[in-house]
Amino acid sequence: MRPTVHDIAEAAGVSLATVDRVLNRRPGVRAETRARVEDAIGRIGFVRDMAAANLAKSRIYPLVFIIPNGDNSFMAGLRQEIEEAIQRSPLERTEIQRIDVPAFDARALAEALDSLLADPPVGVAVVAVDAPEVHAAIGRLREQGTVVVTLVSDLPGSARDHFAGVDNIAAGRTAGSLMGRFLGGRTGSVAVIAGSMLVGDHRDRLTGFSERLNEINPTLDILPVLESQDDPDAVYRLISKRLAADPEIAGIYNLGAGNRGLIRALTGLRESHGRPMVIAHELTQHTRHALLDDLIDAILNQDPGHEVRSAIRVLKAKADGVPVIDAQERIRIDIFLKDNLS
Amino acid sequence: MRPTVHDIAEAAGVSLATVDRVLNRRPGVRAETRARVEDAIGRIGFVRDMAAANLAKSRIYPLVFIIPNGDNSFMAGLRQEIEEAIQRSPLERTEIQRIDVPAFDARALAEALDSLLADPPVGVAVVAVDAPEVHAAIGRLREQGTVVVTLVSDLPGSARDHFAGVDNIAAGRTAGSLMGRFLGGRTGSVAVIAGSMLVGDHRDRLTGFSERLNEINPTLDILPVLESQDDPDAVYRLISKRLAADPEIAGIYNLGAGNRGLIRALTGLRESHGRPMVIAHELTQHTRHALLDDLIDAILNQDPGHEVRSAIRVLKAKADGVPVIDAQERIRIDIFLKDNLS
DNA sequence: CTGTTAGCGCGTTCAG
DNA sequence: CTGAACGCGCTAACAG
Repeated sequence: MRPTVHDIAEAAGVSLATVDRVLNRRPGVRAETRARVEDAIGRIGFVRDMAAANLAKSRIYPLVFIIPNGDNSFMAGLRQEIEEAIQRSPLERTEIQRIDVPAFDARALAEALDSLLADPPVGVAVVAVDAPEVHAAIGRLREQGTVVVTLVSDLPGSARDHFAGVDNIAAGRTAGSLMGRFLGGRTGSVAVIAGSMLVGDHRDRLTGFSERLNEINPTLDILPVLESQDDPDAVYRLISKRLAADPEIAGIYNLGAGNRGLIRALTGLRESHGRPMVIAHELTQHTRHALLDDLIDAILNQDPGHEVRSAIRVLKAKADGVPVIDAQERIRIDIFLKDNLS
Repeated sequence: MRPTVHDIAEAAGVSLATVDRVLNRRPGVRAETRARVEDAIGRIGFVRDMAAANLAKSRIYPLVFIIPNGDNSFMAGLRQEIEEAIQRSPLERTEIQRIDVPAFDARALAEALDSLLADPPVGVAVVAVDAPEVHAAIGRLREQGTVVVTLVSDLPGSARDHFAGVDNIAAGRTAGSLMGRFLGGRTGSVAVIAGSMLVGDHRDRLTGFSERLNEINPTLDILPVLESQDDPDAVYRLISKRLAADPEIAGIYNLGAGNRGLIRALTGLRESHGRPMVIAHELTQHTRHALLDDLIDAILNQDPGHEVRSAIRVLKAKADGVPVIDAQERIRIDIFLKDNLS
């Protein structure tokens, strides 16, 4: 049997209450007594049973997820995963609230964060927008003890405790690598379409993509990036126009959302000449079908289920000051071909 | 607050002990009383707090991992992950024993499984070898209540409760897909090397690879498969010989272990002519370096850490009869290029 | 067949 | 500043 609070009490010659005060860093213990207890804890290798502690406290972890309310499939998937976590809440001692805010709106996001200050939850997971007011709002939450995890979109340099998402420069490089290799020695031009160059993720992906594609095949001509605001219809319009202007286009990389528009544009194309090499992000029902139908060649993915579960584990662990298993919380850049659709 | 056993007792007009007997399907309750209690449970939507139950029972889950003692890097990694799980045991209420058996030895494996019958653990995770005696031994364990999970290598049709590993046909197809696309329209021959065609995993990978490569580029000539017994030296010899016989070889697929030998053979080659396209399995320190050094083009991987943690979660859940999160327990076929090395 | 009671490991009053 | 006693949700003797 592993040591319990009783063993500590005995070893240190104090009562259970004193041990508890030391364990929970509460006042009311003489420095000398505290030292004796801490020594005993270290000596007998005590690790507190969090399950028992939570039972005694009837503790539940109030958590909040703040995500953009856009209707693209990826965010819908993320929302779905949060809902499933809410279903599991009773068994995991969590109480999860989901707050939807307008997409790409730093002001609204900062306000949502500040609204939590009145009754601060234990932890907050937030799809960040890179702006000073968001930085500041996160700082305020942290200052009064709330754990903050950025989700999908990071805010480097802010006070957040952890990021549950992928390295988007690496994701871009991976896309560039696949594009370069799939195109072999071919020459021609490659179209790139993003949601908005104002978003850090998208900038990072473009950077990585351009760098890597240039390394592999410098003769390929990367066209100026198109911006869709992640709107499927805009993607459709922009890509169709591009294709009409240059029917010999060798590759298309959609580093943002709105893949439905891309797929629509490609479907029209199929009948006529051969289609370009196509790489996009996020495995959804649409992109899954497009892979199977040979309309898209590769999908880079971040698993939203993993991201949500990881965020919850990390928020709870940081709140309790216990370590996490790093490897388990690393969100991978998944590459899907039609052959390894999980 | 969610309902507790007390609420059930009150609602059904019985005592706590009776509720407990019903919950744990123990005898000593009249059918009529049992029905009343079960009705109450359903009516008030009771879900038992496993943490509290385990606390009361002082329950620990005795688990056993049986793995082959080969010294290839993948198995070493798996072993490492098991050791780390053993470190975490006290916090997870598990007590994990690791048993190493000779690789590819069905007799030894069956004996190891049978040795557990004397004092059966709650759950067993085993890297299976496809043989009738292993089937039978697993059946015996299951019959007296032990949960069995196959790990890495499955045993379809056996009594195992769950498989923690990847679909190796899909893995082979993925390798074929990458090889075909990376080689573009090139012609030539592709060498394939396996550990042993007696192992189900390796047969599956070969099947998938051949099928898919043929679909994509039927002009490529897939050479007869070489067998290395997963021994790096054998891999080195066989591949070197193949390369000497045909210096114009277009691609190499190692679907087994022993990548160190492959890498050595490729290193020698580098100085002379360009090297073939190379795809192999399992991300280890060696293959990681080879990717970074541009000696290998792609690595297909199954995450041993994920497999071990998943096996433990599933064993505990099945032992308690509680559901698992399917998506969380699905082991993905990871594709690694030098760009997305996690 | 059913109920009473103590206790798992820990946290929290409330006295001393 | 310290300790005794009770309770969290559940299980397990032991009575009846």
